[in-house]
Amino acid sequence: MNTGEPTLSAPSQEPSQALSCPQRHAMGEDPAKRAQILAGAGRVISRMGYDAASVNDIAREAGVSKGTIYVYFAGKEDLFEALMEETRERLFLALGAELEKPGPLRERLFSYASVLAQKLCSDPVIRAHRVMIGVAERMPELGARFYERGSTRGTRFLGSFLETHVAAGTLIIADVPLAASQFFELCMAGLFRRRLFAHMPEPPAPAEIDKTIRSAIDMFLTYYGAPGRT
Amino acid sequence: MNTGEPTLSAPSQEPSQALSCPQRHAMGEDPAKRAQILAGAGRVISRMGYDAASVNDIAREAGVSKGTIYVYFAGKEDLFEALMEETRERLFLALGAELEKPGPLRERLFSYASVLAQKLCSDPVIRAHRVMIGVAERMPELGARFYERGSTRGTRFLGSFLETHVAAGTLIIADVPLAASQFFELCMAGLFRRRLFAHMPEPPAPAEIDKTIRSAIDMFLTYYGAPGRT
Amino acid sequence: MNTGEPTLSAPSQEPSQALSCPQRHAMGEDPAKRAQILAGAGRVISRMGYDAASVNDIAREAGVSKGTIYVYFAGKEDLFEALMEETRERLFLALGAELEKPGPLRERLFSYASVLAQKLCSDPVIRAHRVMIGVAERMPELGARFYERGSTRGTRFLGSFLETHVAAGTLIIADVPLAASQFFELCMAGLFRRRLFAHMPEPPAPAEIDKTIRSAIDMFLTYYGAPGRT
Amino acid sequence: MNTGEPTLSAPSQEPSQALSCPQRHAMGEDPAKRAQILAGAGRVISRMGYDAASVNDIAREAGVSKGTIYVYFAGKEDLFEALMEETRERLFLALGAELEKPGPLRERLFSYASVLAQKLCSDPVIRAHRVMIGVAERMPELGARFYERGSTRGTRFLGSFLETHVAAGTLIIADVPLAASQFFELCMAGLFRRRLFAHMPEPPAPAEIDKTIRSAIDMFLTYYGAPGRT
DNA sequence: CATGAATGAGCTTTCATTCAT
DNA sequence: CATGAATGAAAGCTCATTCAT
Repeated sequence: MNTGEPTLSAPSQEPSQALSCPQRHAMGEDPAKRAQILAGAGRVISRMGYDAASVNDIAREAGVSKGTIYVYFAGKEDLFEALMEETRERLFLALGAELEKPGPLRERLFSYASVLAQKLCSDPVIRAHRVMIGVAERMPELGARFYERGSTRGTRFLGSFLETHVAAGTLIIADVPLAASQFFELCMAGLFRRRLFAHMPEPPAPAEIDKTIRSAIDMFLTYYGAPGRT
Repeated sequence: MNTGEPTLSAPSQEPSQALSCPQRHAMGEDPAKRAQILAGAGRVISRMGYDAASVNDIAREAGVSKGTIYVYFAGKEDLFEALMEETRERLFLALGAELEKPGPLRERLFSYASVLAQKLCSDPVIRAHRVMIGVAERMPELGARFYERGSTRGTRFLGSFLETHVAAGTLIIADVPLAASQFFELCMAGLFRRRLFAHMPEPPAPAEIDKTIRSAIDMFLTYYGAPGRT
Repeated sequence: MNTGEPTLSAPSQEPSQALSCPQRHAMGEDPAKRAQILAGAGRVISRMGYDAASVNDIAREAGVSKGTIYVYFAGKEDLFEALMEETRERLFLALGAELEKPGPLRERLFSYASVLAQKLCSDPVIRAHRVMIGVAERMPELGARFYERGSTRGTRFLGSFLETHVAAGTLIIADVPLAASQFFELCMAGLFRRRLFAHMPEPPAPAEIDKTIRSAIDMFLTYYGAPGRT
Repeated sequence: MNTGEPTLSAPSQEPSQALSCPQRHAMGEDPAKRAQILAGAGRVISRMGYDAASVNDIAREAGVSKGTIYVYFAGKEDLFEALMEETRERLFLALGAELEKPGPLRERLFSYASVLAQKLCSDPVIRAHRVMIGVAERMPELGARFYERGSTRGTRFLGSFLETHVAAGTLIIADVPLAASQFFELCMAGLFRRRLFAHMPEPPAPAEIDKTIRSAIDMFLTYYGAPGRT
């Protein structure tokens, strides 16, 4: 069932945490089974989209019965919301870690941009974005939260980082959130939107990412860098 | 039926050009009815997405019978493809017109960026993008063509414009397509993706667009402008 | 459109009889077009059956518009009835001709049986039977008339022939209609029903027909022949 | 729902065998419900034919929901195939039993022919034949199997029986399969085909069957009987 | 708790028929 | 008279959801 491809969701944790919840039998809701359902739903939904993925498909892919799904989730939409929350948390985890390491400004930005571009152009992230954007009209709160807590995560870390350097005098930025957005978009220029539309069928080669983010950092530091400090 | 909202598709041409086509009889498939169907489909699909919009809904909204739809289109997917083609052509029409007017470089970029940002952040365009991105996984060719002939249109005009200025010595750009993408993304920084995810429910205020594109143009010209020429 | 296969109906007469009906324009119903429709209907219906053949299919195959069919026929069922009448008359035409030629009894029966078996096991006749039998439950009068005027035709000629020989003393038959049926069935033994069920996909080879009807005639004359007269 | 008429399919077993299957739970697809669906399908299809019988009609007649039908069968055609298999097995069951009883040749043939003619001219068998023949053009394999395993069943038993008598010297037959077919057709002469076409609306009266099979047996034994042994 | 058979509303599509041209 | 666009009903089939086991 699992084709091994990267998917929206793949926790696939074993039902092993029995110890952390000794009285399992009497109180229902095995978290491992919940994760199993989410994993199956993630694979199916990332492949077919929310509407085209039937609960039947999800049950089959997850290896549970249809009824079980309704034990863990109130309905298809509820399952979907949970999936999107889980996916967002997992995919965008630790995106700012590179910024916390020591090192000169340009190197830090480069490390961060590398991880960012590589991650955001990956198949699982692109698929999650497609699914989320595809239903954003009907589920605007879900979409907003996805952006707020997901996409923003990257730029928020970056924002703090930039603030620090502004305070240190190495960067001169009037509108830090705008600058963070600009850095982010520059790093994705010609990559992310093409990926979303399937105009670029495969993730970009490292060389292409490298070229793009070097130019982005150059432009960014040229504009925001304090003269003689970078 | 027509709710008056901006939609994916709104040809809404009256069936009035009887004069321009005197031999109406025996000529098959009335193009006005085709447009009427596409308009209805555009409204419904932009509201609900491709999968959730039923042919029934579309027929009701378009004011035709379900059967009629199958006279004009081979099926739901065929109708959808025609809708996306039509929508793309209509929405992205004449996006580069501002660049062809005379005037200094910075003013031309500003005019262009204004139209671009205002248009791309408008509800109809955002909805069309959501729909298209939402099905890009299953219909990658359609998605790629949408990007190729739609999104690219803006940057292609911009590319030619930049080339001209490179030739004239007013800009120094090694990789013009990359620069075009960068300009495009900078103009949308903090706007377009937020709109897609419904994190920004309404189109941005003119002031916000203004602030964003001014910063974008500044950064762009600072980096690519020939010293002493801008 | 016409695949050249043998079909239920293939009059395919040219619209040439204009002379026999000089005032065509004012009184409607061109018999050639009627035949054209029946021919198309015959091809389609013999291939797909009455229910599965759509009026659309028939119109396309006949090369006329759907509306035209309703000028010549009151509806699909009326068209079907006309088709069955026409088909029956055409397919079973001149089935008794062999019996009217001169010659000894056994030779006449052999000639007759040859034509009968070859004709009744042919694709067009088998297909017409399948179609007719398939709807006999819902249209019993049509089925009865088909049998009465079609299948009976063969045995009626045979009946007269047998009567003659009974009168002449060459045959001794108490129940002539029964004897005619018996002769008929003996000639088809192991052939006709297998053909109907598609257990015998192709018409039987001449040798198989020959073997079958020789045995049939032998048995028939052994039983009904006047001793010393055959 | 069940009109009480004889039909294609009438298993009508009550869901009462709970005892014979104690572990009913968790064993999937209830065979009683499957039989119930087949019974309903048999009634509707024998009345209207395969194409004219809608899945809706079948569901209503069977007393199940449309969806349930698709739990037990892959589609309408699959249901139909199962119905034809089941019908064939049931209708033609134990057709040769009469031949296995002891008794003189002529009496055995008479008993067999009686059962055969009465059964084959009955409404359920005629209807099953009409349905099967009606779709034989489109489903030739199904038709061939129906003939192979159904119609043949009668003549195969008869064939063995004849072989025995040939070996015993009571019959002299060169081509036993042909002779079996001949016997079969002679017994149905003037009955079966008329029934198929609805030219004979009701099953033949016993007297008519009696007359027909007596003549058939007479002719058969006159031709194939060993002189002085019958 | 887990199951999957059962449901009926709803899906996309095709139908026989009509009628303005 | 011939056309084929238009129609509403109905086709085969799938859906999300429920519930007895």
